[in-house]
Amino acid sequence: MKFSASEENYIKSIYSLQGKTEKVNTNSLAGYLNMRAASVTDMLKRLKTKKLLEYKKYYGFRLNDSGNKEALRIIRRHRLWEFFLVTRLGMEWDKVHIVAEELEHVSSNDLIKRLDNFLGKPKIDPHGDPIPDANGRMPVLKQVSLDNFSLKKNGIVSSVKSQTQQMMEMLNHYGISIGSHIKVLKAFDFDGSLQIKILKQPACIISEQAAQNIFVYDDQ
Amino acid sequence: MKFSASEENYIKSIYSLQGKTEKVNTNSLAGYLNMRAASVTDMLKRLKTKKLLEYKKYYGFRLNDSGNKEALRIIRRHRLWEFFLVTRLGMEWDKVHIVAEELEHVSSNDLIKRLDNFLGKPKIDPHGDPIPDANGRMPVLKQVSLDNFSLKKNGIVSSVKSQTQQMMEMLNHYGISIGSHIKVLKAFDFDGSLQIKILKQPACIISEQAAQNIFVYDDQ
DNA sequence: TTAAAATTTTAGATTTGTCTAAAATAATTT
DNA sequence: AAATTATTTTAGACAAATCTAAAATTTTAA
Repeated sequence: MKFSASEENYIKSIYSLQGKTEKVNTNSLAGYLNMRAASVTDMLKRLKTKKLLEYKKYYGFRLNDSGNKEALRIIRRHRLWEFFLVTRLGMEWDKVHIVAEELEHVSSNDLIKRLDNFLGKPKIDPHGDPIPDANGRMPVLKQVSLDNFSLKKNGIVSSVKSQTQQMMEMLNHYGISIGSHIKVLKAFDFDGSLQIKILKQPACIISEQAAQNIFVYDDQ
Repeated sequence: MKFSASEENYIKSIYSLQGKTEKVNTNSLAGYLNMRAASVTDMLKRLKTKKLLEYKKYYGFRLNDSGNKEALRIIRRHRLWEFFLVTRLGMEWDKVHIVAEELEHVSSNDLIKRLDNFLGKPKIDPHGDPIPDANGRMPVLKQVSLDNFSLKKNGIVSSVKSQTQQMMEMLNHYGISIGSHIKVLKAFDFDGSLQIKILKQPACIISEQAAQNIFVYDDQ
């Protein structure tokens, strides 16, 4: 089934407001979406008709199984585009959200499959959030800052916290970027600096401070 | 000024229907867009209000300068996305149009600037059509099939006509793709085969038949 | 436990973008 | 040049997605 951009925004928002068990209420969704409660009620009726929602008047609502599935498809598209915007177009991770909000509504399945492939099937987006796979499963990967990552383990860089010009310059110089295959060869206790190896790059040393800002997860 | 996807589709369609001087008429635009004449008239009024159109009731219409400028911005986005879909995601050139129709309405200027950069500022889209530059100028580049391209000249592959599996397999093998920097080193009169050089690839020989299906333009 | 406050829904309006059917205008034909 | 045909516009309707204001319902508090 196809949904309008507006319907998709509601679905996504309900998904992020509902926890494991709680119901969402009209006002909080209205607040989240910057809309009036009346508009939300209207849309709830539509989503209920489309069988995405459990909704009892006056008592709140939450997505049912197909609603959750649809939400995950949208989130997948959003996060894959964010990954693209940061890693390929060099946008800053705190500025990609608005653009990804538009791109996520482009609905071709083939496009998303190919984009995923092109990006190397990333598991984590540039904010450090997991990217649901094609079946809607959220990968559970624990990310740690590089200074806490085991020696000699193969890791993948998932996100980089500090956005300073200086940090970016250094990462660029060492060829470190989101998605990079990385390994810590040696840790120097004296100053906490690390000798690291990035695939297809010569080994190099980075400071403890830098390492604390680079997040990685296990490759497999 | 920002325009809705619908308005953008009308603008683009008028642009492609209007020649250098002719006026466009309601029915032909309605036919082109698969809509009814009445709907077209409605939109013409809106576009006139927004000062994109010269329009005299019952006597046809055409884009004015700002209308043309806007059309070129939309076409630029469309063609850049087509280039991306073919060269980066490996979609076939005859299948990218529908997806690009959606992507073209994503309106961030920064996005398009970065996409252009990322793609290497391509001048020609995968159908062989020129991509307007950031100022709305259409590059005028004559494209010739490789068998008609001068020896030792630096060229860029703009499009590939035959879409057979076999052709694609061969192009892939030789590392030839849209955007490739190419040079014809030698032409063998005996069978029309060519020795060519692709940047960062060893020289190789391709048949006359292959050369006839590869289109190139001068690199500067 | 009932009155007040908060929340949610309904009713009705608005905008955008489309439609059909009828009216207006232009073009063509006899 | 009048009649017929074709084209275009207008008038009025409809669906989607929003809004405001009022009514309905639930929650809170006196």
